Amino acid sequence: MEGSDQGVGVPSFYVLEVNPPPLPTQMQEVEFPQPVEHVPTHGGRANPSPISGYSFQNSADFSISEKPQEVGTSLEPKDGNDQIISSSKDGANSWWKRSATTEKSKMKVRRKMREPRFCFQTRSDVDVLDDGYKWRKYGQKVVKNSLHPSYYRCTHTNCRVKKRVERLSEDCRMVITTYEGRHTHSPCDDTNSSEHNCFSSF
DNA sequence: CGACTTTGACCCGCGC
DNA sequence: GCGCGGGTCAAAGTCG
Repeated sequence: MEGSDQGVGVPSFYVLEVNPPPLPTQMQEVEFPQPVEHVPTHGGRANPSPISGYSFQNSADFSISEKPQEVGTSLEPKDGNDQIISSSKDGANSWWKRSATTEKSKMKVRRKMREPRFCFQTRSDVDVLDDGYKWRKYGQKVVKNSLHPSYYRCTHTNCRVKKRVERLSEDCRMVITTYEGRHTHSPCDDTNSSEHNCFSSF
């Protein structure tokens, strides 16, 4: 059903930044648009926001701009091919399937899988933006460009979407959320059941 | 009791 | 070829 390759027409990289990037005198406290309090756009989403569960009011506070890459730390699609992945002949989801087998050899195929990414730069006090999906944290590490990015993974059974949340060292309120992959379910049924597939997220 | 977070270790890719 | 940095895993601990 939902084109398994829906991400084709979607830029693999977005940068959503608060309106006045350089923050004038009175920095417009653009708190992250609390997503209609959990209510993940039930079927009627006008704005094709990369984050399926979100409905960005309008571009008044946010601006999604397509950028070549580089926003956080190492989001660069090394080879330039960003999409591919899902159609890799063998290790489509290596990093994920790894959990099925504990053999180290399997680890080899872990990386290299690059899925469509969407990066959002927002200003928020909370790290985990409530986008309607349920995330499980699976790692956190101190890196150079950001304080300590957290790595999240969608808890949905067959969903392999990952999310990285990092705060800028210059502005601890600035949060960069990077989504990688496309949800195979709608935010409504993130818990489990997959009856309503309102729309295929990315 | 189950789900989630934390944290250290491990592995891989890339640059030098 | 080596070292560094980044990303992921998995065990242990915590919380609801």
